[in-house]
Amino acid sequence: MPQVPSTRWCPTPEQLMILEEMYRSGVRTPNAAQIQQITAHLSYYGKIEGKNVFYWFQNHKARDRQKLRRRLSRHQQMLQQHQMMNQQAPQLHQMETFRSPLQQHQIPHQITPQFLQQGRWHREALGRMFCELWLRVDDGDGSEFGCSPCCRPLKTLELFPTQSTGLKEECSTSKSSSCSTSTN
Amino acid sequence: MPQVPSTRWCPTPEQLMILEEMYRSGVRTPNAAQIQQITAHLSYYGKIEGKNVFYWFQNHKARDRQKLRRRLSRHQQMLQQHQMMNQQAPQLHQMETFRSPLQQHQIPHQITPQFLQQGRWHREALGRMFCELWLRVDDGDGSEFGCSPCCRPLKTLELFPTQSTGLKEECSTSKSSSCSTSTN
DNA sequence: GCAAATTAATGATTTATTCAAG
DNA sequence: CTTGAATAAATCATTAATTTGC
Repeated sequence: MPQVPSTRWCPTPEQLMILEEMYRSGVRTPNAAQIQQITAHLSYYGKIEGKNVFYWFQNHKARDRQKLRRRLSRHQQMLQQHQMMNQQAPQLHQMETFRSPLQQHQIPHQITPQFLQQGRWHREALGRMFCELWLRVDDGDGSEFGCSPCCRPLKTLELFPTQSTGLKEECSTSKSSSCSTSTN
Repeated sequence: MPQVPSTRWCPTPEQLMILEEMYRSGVRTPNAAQIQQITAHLSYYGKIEGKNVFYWFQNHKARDRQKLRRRLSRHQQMLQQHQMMNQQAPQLHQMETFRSPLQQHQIPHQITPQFLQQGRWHREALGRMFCELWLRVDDGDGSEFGCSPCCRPLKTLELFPTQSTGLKEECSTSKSSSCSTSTN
């Protein structure tokens, strides 16, 4: 067989263009019926089947995110560097010599930004650790009643006037806590 | 105005990650002392004050609930859609004689490769059109809707009862498709 | 110019994670 | 707590671009 019939789908320019336009129009994860529609229409331009469309959107979306993440992390690194230069006061963070029953795996004596980027296990272990070390979650320090009045912005706070601009963000449109990546 | 000193807190990636881990570890409404602790530790990574932490947990908790609610309702919608979908038989290529309110400009009854090569306007209009005509995208937030498991070439996966007129080896695991010729 | 060699893109698979239902 | 469905992440594998030496 001299004809090695190309083991994988190769989109024609028209198919590609249409797929990209659909993507740019917001299509991300078409469902079964939608994939069938797309496939049917695109088959006018060349051989294609549903799984190709499915994979195409999967891959395109993933690689889009990937690109975005890379761009973001570069940006954040830059910010970080900038920030480290401006402030060098590692006073707090006496994680240094801490030992706890949690320490089944290596826990860094100093939590560096790099460390935080590592694996999921690290993150989760750290999450629990933060709670235990910083908050002493299980043994209360006596002053806990589930409320934290003294950390609210003290200035304009009355008991009920409610919604001093800052509190209103509950259901509004602003994305307060996100200057960085969204956690999927 | 070169220096708008950013009137509101912008969490660094590390701060965000730690907060999220604490949240995932169960912290929801830290009390005053706990907020102080968190704030002190997080200040290593950048400017932050107690109220930021307070607000962050407030907002995060609220938005979490919100997200969950939305997902639930979406899921219910999906179930309905799913049922409806099993009743319709997909019609292939009804673009030929299609008429829609979109047809304000000349839209070819058959989309030829030549047409796709035209201008940017055409392409973008077509992108939107593809979505509306082919998929009936109502697209609220541009995020994903639905799912498309049956287009995956999964091993034992069977299509659900749609006896689709146009697709034959749709879900087979066959290696497929040679590159069909395109008009280059 | 032209292929062999190398690299970048991208289609296709596999593995992990998430989330809600039972 | 377990499990099924969906999907995201990671990876494999092949094709296209491109570089390179002649």
